[in-house]
Amino acid sequence: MSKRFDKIVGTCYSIAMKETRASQATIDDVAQRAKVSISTVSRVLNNRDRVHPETRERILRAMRELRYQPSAMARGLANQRTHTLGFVIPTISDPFFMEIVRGVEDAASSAGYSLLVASQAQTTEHSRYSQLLNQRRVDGVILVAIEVQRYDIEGVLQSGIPVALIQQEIGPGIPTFVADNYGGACQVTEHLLHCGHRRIAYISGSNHTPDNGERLRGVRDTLATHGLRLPANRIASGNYLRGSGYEAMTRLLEQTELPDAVFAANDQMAGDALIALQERGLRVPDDIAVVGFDDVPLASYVTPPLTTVRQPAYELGLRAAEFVLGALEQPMDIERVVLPTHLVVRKSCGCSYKE
Amino acid sequence: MSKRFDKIVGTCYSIAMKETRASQATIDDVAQRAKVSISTVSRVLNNRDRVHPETRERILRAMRELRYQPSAMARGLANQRTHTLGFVIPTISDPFFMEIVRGVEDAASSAGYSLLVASQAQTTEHSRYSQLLNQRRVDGVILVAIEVQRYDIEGVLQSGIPVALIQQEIGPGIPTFVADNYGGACQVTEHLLHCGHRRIAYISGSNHTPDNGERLRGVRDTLATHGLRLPANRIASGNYLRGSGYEAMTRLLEQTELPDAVFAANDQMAGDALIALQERGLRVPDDIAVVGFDDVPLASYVTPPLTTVRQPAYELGLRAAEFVLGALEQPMDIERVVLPTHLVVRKSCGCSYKE
DNA sequence: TGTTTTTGTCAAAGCGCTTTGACACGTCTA
DNA sequence: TAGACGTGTCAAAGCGCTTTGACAAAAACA
Repeated sequence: MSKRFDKIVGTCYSIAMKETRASQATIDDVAQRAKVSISTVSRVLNNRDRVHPETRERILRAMRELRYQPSAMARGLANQRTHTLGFVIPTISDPFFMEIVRGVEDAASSAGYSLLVASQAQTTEHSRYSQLLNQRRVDGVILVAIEVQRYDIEGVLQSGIPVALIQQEIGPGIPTFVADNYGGACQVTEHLLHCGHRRIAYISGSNHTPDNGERLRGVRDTLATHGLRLPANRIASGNYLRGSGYEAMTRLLEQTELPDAVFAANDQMAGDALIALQERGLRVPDDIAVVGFDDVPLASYVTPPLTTVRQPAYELGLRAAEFVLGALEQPMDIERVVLPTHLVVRKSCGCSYKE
Repeated sequence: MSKRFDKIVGTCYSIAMKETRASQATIDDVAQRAKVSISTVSRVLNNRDRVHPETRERILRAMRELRYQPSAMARGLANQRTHTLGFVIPTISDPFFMEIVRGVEDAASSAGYSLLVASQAQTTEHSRYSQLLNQRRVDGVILVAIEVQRYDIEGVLQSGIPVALIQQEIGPGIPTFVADNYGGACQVTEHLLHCGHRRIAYISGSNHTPDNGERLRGVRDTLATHGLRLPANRIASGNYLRGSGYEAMTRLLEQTELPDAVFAANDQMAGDALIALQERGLRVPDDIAVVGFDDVPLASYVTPPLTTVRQPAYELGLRAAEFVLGALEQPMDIERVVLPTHLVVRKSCGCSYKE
């Protein structure tokens, strides 16, 4: 009919079409061919109840012959399950997020779920994720580093739709999966101090994100335990994105007293910093050491290779997705999972260790 | 009932719930509240036909008050449209593919479509994409660098479901969106020759991919026009993935006669090659020049920054998605779009140009 | 042998929406 | 003023599936 049919009119395929479209077989076709009612077909489809072995065999054969595949929508409508998970990220082109997606996808697809990916950038008025939920396009949703209203999420939670937050915290009562940002920052700062650096500067990520806050706190606390401070003029703000580390580094270099080490809140910005330093003829790590956070592929390709903190991105995604999938089956206690990060020592810190 | 209700039993939220769950309003609720029939509600929902302005206002108000959002599945079932596009890639963690996703997402979401992402890795028996199609989860599908059977695709095409291939060709009659791999390879090879290099080696991508074939052909042809050859021992095979360039470069360095320039089929492998060279104390570009392909972010962060060929990845995704979306509305002629690539000269080629 | 239980099947209702044909109005034409 | 339209609305059928209550037929019991 309509659209589809229009396409065919006027071409010589009209006849061939009818056969080709066999793939559109419905449960009724199967039932008819197997000479049973559709309820019986449905029963074998779902392995429910008892069906006479012979009947089952007949039905399965009919399905095969018709290449029958049940319509996901019809099924979804009937049992209110889409078998799809929503995945929302601020921007899709960040290698760190990509690792998370991989984890989520693995978990989802091995449970027979599909992934609906939305990058928040495209948001109009309503937030994208609540749209996905309200239109019942997804059974559950995973939000990565997305700023959400506590109120919204609580509403969603109470409606019984599972949600998980990754790399974003808005307090207790909400399932959260984060890396140990604080611990990682402490480790790497400690390491810098151990290498003999004293004037440590920090290139921050987006100011309002909790992970940036945690990392900053880690630096501060660690310096404090060594009787050192992180003065305001040794903090330059970036936004995690490409290029922002360059500007931040430039600003730090305008200070009268240069830092002897720079901790960038992610590898991307550390890479930028490296470029800024190189342009000014400063050697890393001899003149100034640089360390990052995340351990994305880039980190090991720059010169010198970056000492950084590895985040278990893949596992973060996997765990969050598994939680959501589990919560779909049965009520689960709210979780707050903090996965450990760990220091990856390469060349940019200027220490002599081989790990 | 069932699952959802179970979750609530035993908590003190039971009562609050009833109200909170208001978000589950259906079209009937709206109709009742606005004191009209559901068909009228449907009519304003779809801006169809004429509805008395007053009635429309009343209905819109009811929708707002109930926070009504139509169920995507019910809608889909009724008009056989999911408003979802399938996007299939071999692996999700490749920065080049990410750019393509961005393009696809932009096109899809600005047309009100969602994106179902599947990485082929998770495939079981049936190919993932045909599953998406057969279960009618998606209205159309975009396949990136996926090996597909010509027969399959033709079947799909005839059924009227739009498909587009990106960076993969299986002959005419199938909508295809590719970058000018051949042209790019010619350009960069020409450039290397221009820089004075003569013994050019090639680190190949996955052998069976058409893009690798095109690039190789570009190198060969260009060398030929200059009376040069690409002997078999100057081709080292990689697979585009991380690390494979390192091994390939290592093999090239085992030759008695070293190349004076290496063209890696993508930036990732070029980056690997850089590391291999550096480890052996060879200077780039002085001892050996290195160039890549793609122009992913990595390219500008390595030392020296890579001369490479930029692929219009974002646009590839955008165009392919727009084609599919267009074909959804009205029959479209099969397209084969080749987008131009262009040379990005940086430091690794050893020329003195500033672009 | 008659009665209960189990097994296999079916018809029908429902999931939340779209679409269509019918119909009751009011308005215009002859 | 009767008939022809145009407008706004509704009831009902249908999209492809799941689920349930009913019901024969076969198997088990007494």
